Amino acid sequence: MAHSFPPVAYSGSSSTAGQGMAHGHRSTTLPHPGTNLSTREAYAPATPAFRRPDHHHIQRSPPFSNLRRHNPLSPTSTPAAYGSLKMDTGYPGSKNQPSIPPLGSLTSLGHLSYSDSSATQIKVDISGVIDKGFFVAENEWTCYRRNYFSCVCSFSLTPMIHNSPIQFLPTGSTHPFNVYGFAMCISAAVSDNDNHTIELVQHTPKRDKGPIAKPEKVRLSQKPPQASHHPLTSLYAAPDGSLGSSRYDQGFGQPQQSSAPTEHTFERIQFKQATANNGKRRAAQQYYHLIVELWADVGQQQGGSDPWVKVAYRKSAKMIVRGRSPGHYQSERRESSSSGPGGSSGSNIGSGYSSGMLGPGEYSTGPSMMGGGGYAQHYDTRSSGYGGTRHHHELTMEPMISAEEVKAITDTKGYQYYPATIYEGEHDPRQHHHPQVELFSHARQDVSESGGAHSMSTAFDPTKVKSEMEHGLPSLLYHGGPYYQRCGRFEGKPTSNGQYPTTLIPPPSSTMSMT
DNA sequence: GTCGACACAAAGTG
DNA sequence: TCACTTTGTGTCGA
Repeated sequence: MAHSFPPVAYSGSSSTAGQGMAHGHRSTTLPHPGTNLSTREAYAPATPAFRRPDHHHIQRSPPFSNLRRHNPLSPTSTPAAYGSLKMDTGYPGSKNQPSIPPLGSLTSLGHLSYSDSSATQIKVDISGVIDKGFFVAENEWTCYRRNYFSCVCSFSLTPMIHNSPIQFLPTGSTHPFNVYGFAMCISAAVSDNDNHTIELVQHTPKRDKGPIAKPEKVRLSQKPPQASHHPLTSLYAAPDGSLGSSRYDQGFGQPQQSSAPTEHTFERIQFKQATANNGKRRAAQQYYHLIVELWADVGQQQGGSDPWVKVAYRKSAKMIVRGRSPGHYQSERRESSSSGPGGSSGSNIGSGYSSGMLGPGEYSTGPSMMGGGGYAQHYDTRSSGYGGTRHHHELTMEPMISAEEVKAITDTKGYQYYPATIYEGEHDPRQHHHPQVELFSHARQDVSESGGAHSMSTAFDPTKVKSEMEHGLPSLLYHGGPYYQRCGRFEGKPTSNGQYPTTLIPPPSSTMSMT
């Protein structure tokens, strides 16, 4: 995974790395607000009925591109994002839809504190945005095993005191560890059975022809709580002058460039396995949780070779991972109106959550849930995904959607895709240009000169990686200004409710951070 | 029913 | 306009 692609390969500027070069930008960019949808797009239906307008071939859903591909079949293409955006932004009356599976509350595995004389306790907050790939089908968060999704991770410590040593005291232990750094990683587990982990795999743009890795821990620096980022400023914020690669937040005027990036995006992630019993109504549907983990580097204090200790994590809402092609589900899709499987819309869905997670229809208002969660997202990572889209920053801790909205969502037949990214923590819109060009997102960090964030993995052969990269990896770029990103999401919604391309979100700068 | 592999098609970029 | 790239997804065989 991440490791697979050693930083080395990307050294230099993260921005350009990888294929990005050659074609790098291409998709990433977002459609401009004014973008025109192709005819097809224009009609691309969010609803099944409209799918496949004309082609013999099914259109695929483009998860990423906002405008471009829609996929009739797959939800991915549908853009519902705007709605959510509005929500977040307080758009009234909108039927906002959550674009992405929210994360549940944070589970701490110990206590962090500054080891100075004050011994100040530290509050940890993990932000995770599951970007693209997911949609709500029958009131359940769903994705296809074969489709990519990405997860933008960051964390913050409150209070944030620079240059002050930190200690971590694991729950149940009396022996605190000195913390030399932090890293984040994502994993997956079966709902209701944390011990049953599900392997995640990360691809390069070359997909089967390139190396496949597992997402690994990526060193990150804390993100300044409540830092306000102006979208535009981000353009100039990149430490390396590359307009954005991994994002380095300069909180409180303290540059962190020298250290690890403050955010990392795990891209092109897929579940290795699909959930069991998909589509069988009578059988017990299995669910997975995506887990965003924060790890502390305690050196050799544990005695072993592994310097990492898990500090905290957040689990996503439970989700279904379909193992077959969209067409298969399309045909068998049932109408799940307001209530999902088993009338899930309410309790059922959420039932699986161990940590208070809610299903698509259930959204908690707690701060930890989605911090910015409902953004307007685009689904397109590339295009909007990254940077652009995430305006979530500092959005709010408000519930992503109201019951009404949920209902609107669930009533839709078939699935709807919420391409937009959900932001969970605060993200800086500024970064629209993330130069991420790594094969695996991890690479980004590596790129940073700071050397701060390096992925720890070592599995892949760097040389291979490099070659792969040279072909371009594009991906995550924050493109275009955040503002535009919102355009384009027409797809996906069953109706136009509240989803208009036009809206631009106000600069996040004024918003608050979730942490 | 699930998964891996192969292949095709769509859409963006240069 | 074309070649290339990336990604969704249909299909087949195990």
